[in-house]
Amino acid sequence: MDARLSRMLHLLIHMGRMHGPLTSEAAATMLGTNPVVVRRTMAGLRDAGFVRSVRGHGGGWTLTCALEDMTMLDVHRALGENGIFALGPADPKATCLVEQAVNGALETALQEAEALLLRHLAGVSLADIAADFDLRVAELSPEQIAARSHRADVP
Amino acid sequence: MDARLSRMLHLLIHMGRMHGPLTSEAAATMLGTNPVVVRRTMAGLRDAGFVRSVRGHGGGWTLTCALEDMTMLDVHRALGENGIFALGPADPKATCLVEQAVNGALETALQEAEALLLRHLAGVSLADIAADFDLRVAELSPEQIAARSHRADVP
DNA sequence: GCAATTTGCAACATCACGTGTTACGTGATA
DNA sequence: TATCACGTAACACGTGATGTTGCAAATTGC
Repeated sequence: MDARLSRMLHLLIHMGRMHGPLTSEAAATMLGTNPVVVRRTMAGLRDAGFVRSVRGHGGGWTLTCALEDMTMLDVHRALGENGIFALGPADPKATCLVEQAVNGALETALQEAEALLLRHLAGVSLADIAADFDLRVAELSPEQIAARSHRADVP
Repeated sequence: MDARLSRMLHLLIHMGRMHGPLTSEAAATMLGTNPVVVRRTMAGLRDAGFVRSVRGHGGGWTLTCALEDMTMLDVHRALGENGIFALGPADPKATCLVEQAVNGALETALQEAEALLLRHLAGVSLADIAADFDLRVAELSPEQIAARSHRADVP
């Protein structure tokens, strides 16, 4: 299961709430993964212009635009043309007419679902998700806040 | 890429046009795969009651219902509870509230798309696909028919 | 009864892909 | 100059679909 979109969303929203650059090391700790994986995945976002990377002392990753100006679709696209489905035709170039008919039916269904998904992703900005985060924080009871205060893996 | 749904649809429609049982060997030749793979995949359809298997001389696989009475969704379900997406949350049980918000946004989008896809699959019977196959045959020119007549991989 | 055919199934190999890890190079700062 | 931090290549690992071999069990034809 490809978790890159999920991870990058997670990271970008944290970055939107931070001051100063975030190192790959710190990001990897947040995500429970490896700095190299962070760099590898963030590379797409950098090439797409959503983040900037600075090397050397005091370097790291910084957002180059506001969370309002980034949609889930933007992030998905920046990660490369990855297939969305775990499902697909056995042979997209089939010569058997039965198989062609099957491919047609399957591809129609998948394209319809993909279009809906992408449309949905385009309608949700990272600021929307951040706002949902704020809601979740506001709903915490004082006990829950106290229980979280001594832990490093939560903001 | 999971091609099981595609393959089984292909096979079932061929079976709907045949008389007598189809051996795993012949099916594997049609699909360009292995008899064991055919048995493995058909097992789900057998357990779901859509096909029957008979061992020994003259045995093989037979449909137990008409193509009209089988939808793409039926076949998908019979193949087991396979995930549809290549995408997903990094940690469905996240404790980080940011990640929870991300998971919420992502899962909403995926569930919506999945629901649409399943609804679509439920609306297409194998007979519908077979009818599309008939259309494709009708559209063949005499030259194309002649070119196909000496090949084994097409009906 | 015996041989041939065909499914059932276990066990293992292979392939693709996301992920984890190590190593080394390059640029920036103190 | 030493240290920090990204960039990238190279390789290992885990997982899931697929490919392959081998053998048991059931059924048919002789």
